[in-house]
Amino acid sequence: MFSQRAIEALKKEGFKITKPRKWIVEFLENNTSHPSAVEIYEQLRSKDKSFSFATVYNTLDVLVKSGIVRQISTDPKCSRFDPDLSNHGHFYCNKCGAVYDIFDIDINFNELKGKVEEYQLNLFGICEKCLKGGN
Amino acid sequence: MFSQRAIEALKKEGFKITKPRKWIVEFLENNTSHPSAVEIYEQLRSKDKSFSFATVYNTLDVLVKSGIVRQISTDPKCSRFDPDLSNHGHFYCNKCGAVYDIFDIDINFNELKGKVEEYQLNLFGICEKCLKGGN
DNA sequence: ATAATTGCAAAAGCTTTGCACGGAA
DNA sequence: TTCCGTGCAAAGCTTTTGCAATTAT
Repeated sequence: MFSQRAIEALKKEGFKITKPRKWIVEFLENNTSHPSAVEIYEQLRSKDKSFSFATVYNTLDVLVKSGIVRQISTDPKCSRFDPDLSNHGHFYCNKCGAVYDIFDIDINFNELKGKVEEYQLNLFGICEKCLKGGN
Repeated sequence: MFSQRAIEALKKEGFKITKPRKWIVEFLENNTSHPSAVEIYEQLRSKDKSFSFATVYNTLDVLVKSGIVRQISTDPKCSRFDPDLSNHGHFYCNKCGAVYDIFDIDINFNELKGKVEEYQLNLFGICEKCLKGGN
């Protein structure tokens, strides 16, 4: 479902509540695989053929600006999106390309130039599933 | 100059010592701005017009495989490359797009799924220069 | 009503690929 | 000499843009 948090965040920024915005938030909030724009596009296309890439990117931009989802730069091939705003990192599997959440992280950076608005921790390696020959 | 470390790393992997490899290593080792493929291409083009993008990307791939440079995913627009393999993070300025090194970082992650080969810490915000109205 | 948002198509930017020529070992 | 690497051009992907039609408020 479309969370109350998202509705209020959109309204607070003066954005309208539209079908693409509802659908994309809903899809992301029910998904822990950090979908890319292409994956979001394909999923929504399967529900409504009149869905465009421009809308996906416009919508994601609005959702990021509203603080509803976060854009992560873990995948070297494309941007991915995460509705979990809590302090956590991401593990990218160099073999299968999956992105996993990593909690229990503790970071201290002392040398601070400029104003930090956000930080991301990306781990790269081979995931459990691939190590076991699953993929 | 072309460091001894780089020559030995290339030879160890069975790669040949060629002009593009020398030039790109030299450029990166004398540069702390984390150049992108395009910036590397432009710099080398100014020395030799018969330089191609394919060579830049092939070369960077070889250099990463040889452990001479590191590919970083800090810039949302493109990959950047860093000859400093030490444990440090990067700050991306959302206004001017510059990438700065951040040392003195302390990271502890407890929950480890899979085999971690590398990690990257990316900070996003507004850099000192932009805060002061420099850019 | 009216201003924001969508959908389409085209384009822009980064990166990869295939293949003939040239150069390092 | 032999094979790896380069250079070129073309193509592939992700993402952006311009504009007319549509929709939320």
